[in-house]
Amino acid sequence: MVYFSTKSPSRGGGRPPKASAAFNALKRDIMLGTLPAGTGLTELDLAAHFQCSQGTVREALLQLQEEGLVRRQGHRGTQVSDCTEDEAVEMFRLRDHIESAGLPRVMRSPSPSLIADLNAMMAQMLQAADADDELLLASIDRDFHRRILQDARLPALDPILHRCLVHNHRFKISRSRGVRDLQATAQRHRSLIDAIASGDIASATTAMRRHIATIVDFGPELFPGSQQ
Amino acid sequence: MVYFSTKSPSRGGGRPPKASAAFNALKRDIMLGTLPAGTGLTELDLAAHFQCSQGTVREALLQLQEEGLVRRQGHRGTQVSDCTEDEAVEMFRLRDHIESAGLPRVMRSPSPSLIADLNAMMAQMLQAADADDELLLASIDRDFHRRILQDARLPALDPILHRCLVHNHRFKISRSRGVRDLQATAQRHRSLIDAIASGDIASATTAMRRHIATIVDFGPELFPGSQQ
DNA sequence: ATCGTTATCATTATCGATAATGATAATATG
DNA sequence: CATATTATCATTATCGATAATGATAACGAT
Repeated sequence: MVYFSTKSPSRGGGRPPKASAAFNALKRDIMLGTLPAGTGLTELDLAAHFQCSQGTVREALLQLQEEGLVRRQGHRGTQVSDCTEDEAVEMFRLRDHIESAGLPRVMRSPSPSLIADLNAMMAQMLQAADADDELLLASIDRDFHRRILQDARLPALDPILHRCLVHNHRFKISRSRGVRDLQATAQRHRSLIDAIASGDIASATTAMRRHIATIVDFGPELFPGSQQ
Repeated sequence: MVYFSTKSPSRGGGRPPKASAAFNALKRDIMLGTLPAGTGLTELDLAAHFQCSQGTVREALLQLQEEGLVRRQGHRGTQVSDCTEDEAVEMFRLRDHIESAGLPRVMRSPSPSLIADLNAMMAQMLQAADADDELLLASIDRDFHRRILQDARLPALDPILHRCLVHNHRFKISRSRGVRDLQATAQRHRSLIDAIASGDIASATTAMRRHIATIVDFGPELFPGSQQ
């Protein structure tokens, strides 16, 4: 019988995953811009700050590097990575490329729980929007898109998509402080789910592209090769 | 199996970087197919194999994960990742996308040493081909393409390109045992360098796309959106 | 016999201490 | 005064030991 689930978010048990704690805190500060690009992060300082050992900090930094949020160079320390507009444009194009490639495969053989899973995530997104938690909303949004790609059975692309999504979100947040409509962001997934549920590949692809193109306004030149 | 990949890390010195040694040996065995997809890798066993500690092994495994060669899932161990043809096709397209996007930027403001650097790497590739070292050749090839992208000033794309290149090479090696012409592979970079040196964006882009499309024969449908 | 509980095993995560490294400042030498 | 050498500092890399976790097998109760 379960009495309380006080601490742990999803998994049972009660151990404190300090590496994840440090990872999440750093990720948050980088995504929010509290830690500006170029900031130096030294492992021992972070270990002291987070009350954990150096190896644990390195684990977190390695993971941050894998998400593209920091860059680690040999013995010269770790710095918060840049997030330029030129790179953001390419990251959006790359992400569009991956999702556009995967979607037809998903439509061909979607898993039975796909639509239900997506609806559940959308509900969570609405909750996050209500709570005004932009970071949580973005996190669920990433899970949402990765869940779709999962049914494409191209697991090698997942880490790349994840990386692009993190960069997308970081850029969007960095350029939209104050003018954010979280509720609308969550709602924009409705038509995408509907298009996927319809079973029509063409309309799903169109919906996906529109979904991506309307995240940040880069002007009409974001997808020059678009055939729509 | 015997692991002896006691390679120096290219930096001078006299200390043995065991993490790199383990990383290189594992990478080699995965790329060559000696360790088939799905093989389980346990940290403690590897530590015994390589005469190093568990943390060092984890460092190597984390790096392998970042290159997409293994997948690590929570407390359920580490396995050698798959390398299917469908994924390979997408990886080639992704790589084409990145390099095609970067090349115009490179041509606009190439660093003074670009052509010289590329020529030097091509010389190394010829050497590797002479020595019949397909893995070394592939490694230099990756450096070659990353060096080009470096001048595009889009550092966030570099890790993604690297990951694609590793996957490309792994797939190529897995499907070409016995029928490999290393000398020709190295030589195919000549026209690419020449096109870049010419300063003409269009011909450079064309050369790059041709270069990529001829690595592995996927048939005419690799780049359906090609305008050449 | 079936189901739920507990014990065991394999594996990963964490820690603090120590060694190695690169960069920089200080010093000696011509 | 300029230059080469050495000492110092900040930082990352490595290690072995120990704790925590998830999966599985053995066990007992109904």
